[in-house]
Amino acid sequence: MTTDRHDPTTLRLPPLQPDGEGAASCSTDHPASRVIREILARVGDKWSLLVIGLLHDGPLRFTEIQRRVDGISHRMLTQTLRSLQRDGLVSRTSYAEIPPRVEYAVTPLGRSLSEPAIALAAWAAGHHRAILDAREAFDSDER
Amino acid sequence: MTTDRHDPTTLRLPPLQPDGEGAASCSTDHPASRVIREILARVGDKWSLLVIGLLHDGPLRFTEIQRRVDGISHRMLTQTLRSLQRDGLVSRTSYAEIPPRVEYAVTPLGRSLSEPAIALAAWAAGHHRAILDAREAFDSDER
DNA sequence: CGGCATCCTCTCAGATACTG
DNA sequence: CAGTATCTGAGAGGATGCCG
Repeated sequence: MTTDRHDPTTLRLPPLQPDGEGAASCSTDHPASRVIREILARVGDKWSLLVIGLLHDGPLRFTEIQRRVDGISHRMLTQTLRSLQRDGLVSRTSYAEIPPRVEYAVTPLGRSLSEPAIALAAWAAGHHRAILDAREAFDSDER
Repeated sequence: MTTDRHDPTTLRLPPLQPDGEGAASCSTDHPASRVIREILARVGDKWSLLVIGLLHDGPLRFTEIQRRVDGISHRMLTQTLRSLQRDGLVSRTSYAEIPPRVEYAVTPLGRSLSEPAIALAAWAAGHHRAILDAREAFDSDER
């Protein structure tokens, strides 16, 4: 059963299409679209920004992050940290002690991401009410 | 099997948890986290920002949007436009002609979203290379 | 032309258990 | 304590067809 799939369950860091693909065939109007999509796919997932925001105050250990984010599963935190590390947004430092200790911290690159992210968060905070209102209006209008 | 599902296929505009739920049970450290998550869930999907960016230049018809975004399915465009309209980010105007014509445009609210979105896109464009490099280094380091 | 419904597939993400 | 692997259900999203 499902014998021919390669291995969909392994920690899978998606390839994120190489760069110079068939730019002639598809793509929206401007190439910026693709970059937006890429960054959104990286950062717009459920936890990445939260973890980065959390680490903004200083390095934390794995379990500490898990406790603070509360709601994130062990598995998802592992994946999130891995992909963040891979993209150079956080750094990982493991100490060969017993018990083992691993600390995560934001890199300068990750810190630079905080700024536009915070801008977006600010927009969210500022217009959250407006969105809820619009939604309410829309719903009562449709029914 | 799969006989008792209620109706997962219908156009589904997810409820987006009401507001004041059990804030005591879950939530990360600061409440800002929830708002970030919410806005990311709205805007961080595959197409919303692209559509908004596209409409930034002026109103467009349904089919025209579909042609420009190229890659989006009929179904997804319908859903995306609907939820954007619901959140007050785009407006919909239908003309009772034959054949029917429907135009979509960004609202002021939607336009205000463009700014932080563009900031994020700028970050993406500026650090895209750094991310790719970090990723490459990570991958060759791991193997 | 534009919107809605159905089917189907593939990915995401939680629970769980095992290893170092 | 940190990380990996497996199973599983839920959901996103594409293809298609019908209706206004």
